[in-house]
Amino acid sequence: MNRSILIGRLTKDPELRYTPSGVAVTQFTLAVDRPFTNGQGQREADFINIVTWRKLAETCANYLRKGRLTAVEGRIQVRNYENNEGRRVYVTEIVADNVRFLESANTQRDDQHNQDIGMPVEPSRKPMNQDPFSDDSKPIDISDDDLPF
Amino acid sequence: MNRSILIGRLTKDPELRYTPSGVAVTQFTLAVDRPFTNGQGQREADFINIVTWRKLAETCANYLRKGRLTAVEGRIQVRNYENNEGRRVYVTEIVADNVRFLESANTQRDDQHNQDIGMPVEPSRKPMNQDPFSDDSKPIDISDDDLPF
Amino acid sequence: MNRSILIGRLTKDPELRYTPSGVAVTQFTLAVDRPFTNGQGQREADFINIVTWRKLAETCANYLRKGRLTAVEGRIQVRNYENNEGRRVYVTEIVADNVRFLESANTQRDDQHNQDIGMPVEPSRKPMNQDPFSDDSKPIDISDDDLPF
Amino acid sequence: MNRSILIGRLTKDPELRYTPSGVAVTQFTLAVDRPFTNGQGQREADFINIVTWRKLAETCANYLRKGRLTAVEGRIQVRNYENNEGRRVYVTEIVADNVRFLESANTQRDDQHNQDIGMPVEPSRKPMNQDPFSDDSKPIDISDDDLPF
DNA sequence: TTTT
DNA sequence: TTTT
Repeated sequence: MNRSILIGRLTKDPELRYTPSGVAVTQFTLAVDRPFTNGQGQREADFINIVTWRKLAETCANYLRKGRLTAVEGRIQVRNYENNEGRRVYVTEIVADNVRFLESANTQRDDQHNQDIGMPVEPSRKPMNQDPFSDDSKPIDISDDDLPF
Repeated sequence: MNRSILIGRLTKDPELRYTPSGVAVTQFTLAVDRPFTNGQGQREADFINIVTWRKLAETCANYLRKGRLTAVEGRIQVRNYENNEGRRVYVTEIVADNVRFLESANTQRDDQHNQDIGMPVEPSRKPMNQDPFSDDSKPIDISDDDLPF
Repeated sequence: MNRSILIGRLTKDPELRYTPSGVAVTQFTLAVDRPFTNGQGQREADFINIVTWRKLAETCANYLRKGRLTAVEGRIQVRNYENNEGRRVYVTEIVADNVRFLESANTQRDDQHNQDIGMPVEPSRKPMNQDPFSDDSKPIDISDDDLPF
Repeated sequence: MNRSILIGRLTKDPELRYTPSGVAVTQFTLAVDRPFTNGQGQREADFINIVTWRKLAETCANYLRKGRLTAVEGRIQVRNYENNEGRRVYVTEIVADNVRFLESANTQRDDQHNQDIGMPVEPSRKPMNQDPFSDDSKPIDISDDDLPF
């Protein structure tokens, strides 16, 4: 048994990529408010990485945007890999199998803003790194072994 | 909303420590079987870090042991800190507020074995590192700021 | 372990009542969409009863209204009582300890409409029946034995 | 979103039936301990109905027995039907899609006992009533409309 | 109608 | 007795 349910807001637009064999993967991070305030009376958040696969990946890439309130359901996964300095890095993420969009496009300032400044509202597409959440932009495609099913 | 429920087995005996102000903290890792087998037909596991505080921490330290099947309920937390090389390290863990022992002591081979070889069944107690899950054994006590409530 | 998480819409305004000893109780029903369509291609819903107590009860009564999208977390409870015909009736409900309002007042047509036609947006208050979800309006106050903690 | 996770013990052996079109359905009830004691210092339980379908139904019927500690994951469903007196009856149940057996056969007194007295450990099979949890033994097979997917 |  |  391994089940997590989160409600939070996307910290960026989602990123859609494809494995070498053509399977869609979308990743994003949710900012999930903590249920209490810290010593300085401020509410902090946990930044939790989400991965979705296949059809759900494409739906997420099409409908989710930075700032949107979103509910996510899935299992916790802990991957590890060796980074470019030979160190083992651990990545924890939620492999989601159910995502609910709690804010539709027309209630969103962000998309409004994107339209205003003429930016495309398409999801960004770039090659996938070994660590899908890192930004060290060494474009190594993940293998299909990362597929959860 | 931030809720996770896991069932798995402890990878080691739990570790009970105390913050400078005397609050009990217990940490352990659960091996949670994945719901599918990998390319080689083997079932892998996710190793998920658990933290408990106060009275629950003491109960866990008293009753849980390596290998025990255990159910855990809590919230996902992502902490980060700078390690001794000046790098930012991210730690994901479950802050549990509900733990259910699914195997009592007398159904456990491990404790049996421990008694057989005269090992104490006491929880280990050692000073807490900055990263409670690292093993780099630089004994820096965590601050009370890490308290979840 | 007994944990449920639901996202749905209130079928009516919530109802706030008080036990004889003065503890606040709020009840409402969530319409939760099923994840599939039925034989006629329509999406049905499950109508799930929710109870909250004390401070959370008052917050729910103050902020929730009919139609609002709401996330609820709690435990399933099955009560039973004898009805006025001497039959045992079973009531299943979620005793919530965490409620998240996913739509604030100013995104809601209903409250807008209520203000427009001069309706008060106060929660309704009426005496509590033996079965809090029945409408047979025999005003028997529940006992404090129903308190979940 | 509609997710529930429960840990409890079967109140009886599970019952395996088949819809007219031959789909397997297994039902059982879990006694789930409440997290607190009542006024008389006793711990009560909620008795929660579980339904499983298809392959999972057959696995449950094969491996679960009265008294076994079991974890169940699924969605809450509220069905209603008219009983033989023309009254509308509401049934709440968990439609499980994941079941974990927390006690295997050889740790169980019951099966031991069953073997000792020569009882078969086969699941009981009887025709399914309109209300699968009632015992009013009017053998009306449920329709395939009750299939969750 | 309930389990340990 | 049900919501969008």
